[in-house]
Amino acid sequence: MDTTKLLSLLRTSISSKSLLKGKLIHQKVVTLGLQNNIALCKNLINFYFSCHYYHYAKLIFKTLEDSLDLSLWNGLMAAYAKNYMFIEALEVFDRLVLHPFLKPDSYTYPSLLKACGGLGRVGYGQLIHTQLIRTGFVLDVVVASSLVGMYAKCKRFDYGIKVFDEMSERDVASWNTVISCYYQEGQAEKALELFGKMRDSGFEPNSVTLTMVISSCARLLDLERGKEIHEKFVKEGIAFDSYVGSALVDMYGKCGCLEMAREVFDQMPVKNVVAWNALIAGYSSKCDSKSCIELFRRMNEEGVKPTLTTMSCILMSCSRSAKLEHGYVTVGDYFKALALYGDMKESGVKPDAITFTSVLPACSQLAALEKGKEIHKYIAESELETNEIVMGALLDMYAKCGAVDEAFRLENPLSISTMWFSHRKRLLEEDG
DNA sequence: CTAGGGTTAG
Repeated sequence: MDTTKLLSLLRTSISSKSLLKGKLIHQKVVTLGLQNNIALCKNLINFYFSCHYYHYAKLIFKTLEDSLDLSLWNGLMAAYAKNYMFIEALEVFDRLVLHPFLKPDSYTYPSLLKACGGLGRVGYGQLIHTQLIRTGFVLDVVVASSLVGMYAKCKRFDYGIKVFDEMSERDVASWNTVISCYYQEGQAEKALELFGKMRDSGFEPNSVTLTMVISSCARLLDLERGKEIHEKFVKEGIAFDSYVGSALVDMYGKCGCLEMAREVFDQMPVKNVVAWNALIAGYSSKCDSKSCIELFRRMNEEGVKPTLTTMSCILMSCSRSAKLEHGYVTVGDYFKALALYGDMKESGVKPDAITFTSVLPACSQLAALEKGKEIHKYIAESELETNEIVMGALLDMYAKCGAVDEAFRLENPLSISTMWFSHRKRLLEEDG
C-alpha cells in the first residue's frame, strides 16, 4: 500500500469520522515506517481532531516537531482554533515563537487571531496587530480580515471597522466580515448599507452575505426589503443553503408572515434545528401553540434533536396557553425536557441561565421536587443565584411543588420578595 | 484539492 492510497483512505475516514478505520490506517502507517511522512501525519492529525481524539493528534505532532515544517504547526493551530480550543492554539504559537528556526507567517496569524477573539483577549490582539503592521503581514487580505473579526469578537467594532477601512485589498469574505461587525453590534441598518456599498464596489454577494442581510431585515422587521432581496437572489440563482433558509424562515416568522415562513421551510431540502426553531418561534409569537406542538412532534419524528431554544419556545408557548388548551401538552414532553437536561450534564455542556429557566418550569409542571432541588444545587454552583429570571423560575418551581419553606429559604431575600409578589400576581391572574 | 478569514435561532 502506497502513500497516495493511504491518504485517500484517511480522507474518507475524516469525512465519515470512522475511528476504527482511521486507527487501522494509523497502524498501517507505522508498520510501513511512514510515520515521518508530513502529508500523512497532517491528515492523521485532522482525522483525530474529527473524532475528538486531541491527545493522539498532539502525539503525532510531537513526533514531527523537529521536521522544520511550518505548515504542520499552522495546521495544528488551525485545528485547535476550529475546535474552540483557543488556549491550546495560543500555546502552540508561544512555542513556535521560541523555535530557533521557524517563524510565524501569514498562515499562522489568522488562527492566532481567531483564538484571541474567542478568548476576548483584545490586549494581546492589539499587540499582534502592531506586530502585523511592522512585519507587513497586515497587507495580506486574510490576515487583515482576521483582525477585523478578532476586534468584532472582542466587541471593539470601532477598531474592526477602522482596519477594514484601511485595507488596500478586499474580497467577498472581508466585506462579509465587516457586515458581520455591524450586524453583531446591533446596527442592522448599517449592515444593509454596507451590503449596498459592497455591490457598488463590484463584489457579488454569496450565501454568507445573504444570511446576514436577511437577518438584518429580520431584526428591522423590514418585510418589504427582505422580500425584495429574497426574490432577487432567487432570480439570480444564488445557492440556497441551510443558513440562508433558516434566516429566511426567521425573517418571515418575525415579520408575522407565517405562510411565507412555512413555504421557505417546506422547500428546504435539509432542515436543520435552527430552521425548526425559527418556525416554532414564529408560531409561538402568534400564540399558535397548536402549531408549535405539532412542529415539535414532527421534529422528533424526523430525528432532529431539540435544543434549549426549542424547549424554551415550547415551554413558553405551553405555559402561555396552559389554561386554554390543557392537554396539547403531554406529560411526556416535560419528561423530554428533563431528559435533555440530563444529556447536557453528561456531555459536559455547561448549563447557563437559559437552561435553568427552561428546565425549571418542567419541574414545576411535574411537581418534580427532587429533580428541582438537584438543579438548584447546580444553579448555586454556576453562580446564577443573582440571576432574577433563574431565581424566579426556581421560586415558581418550589411554590408549585408545594415546598413553600424551600422557596423562602432562597438567598438574596430582597429580590426574592419582589419575585414572590410577581409570582403571586401571576397565580391570581391565572385563577382569573 | 493539499496551511489561514466571513453566516442562521435564543
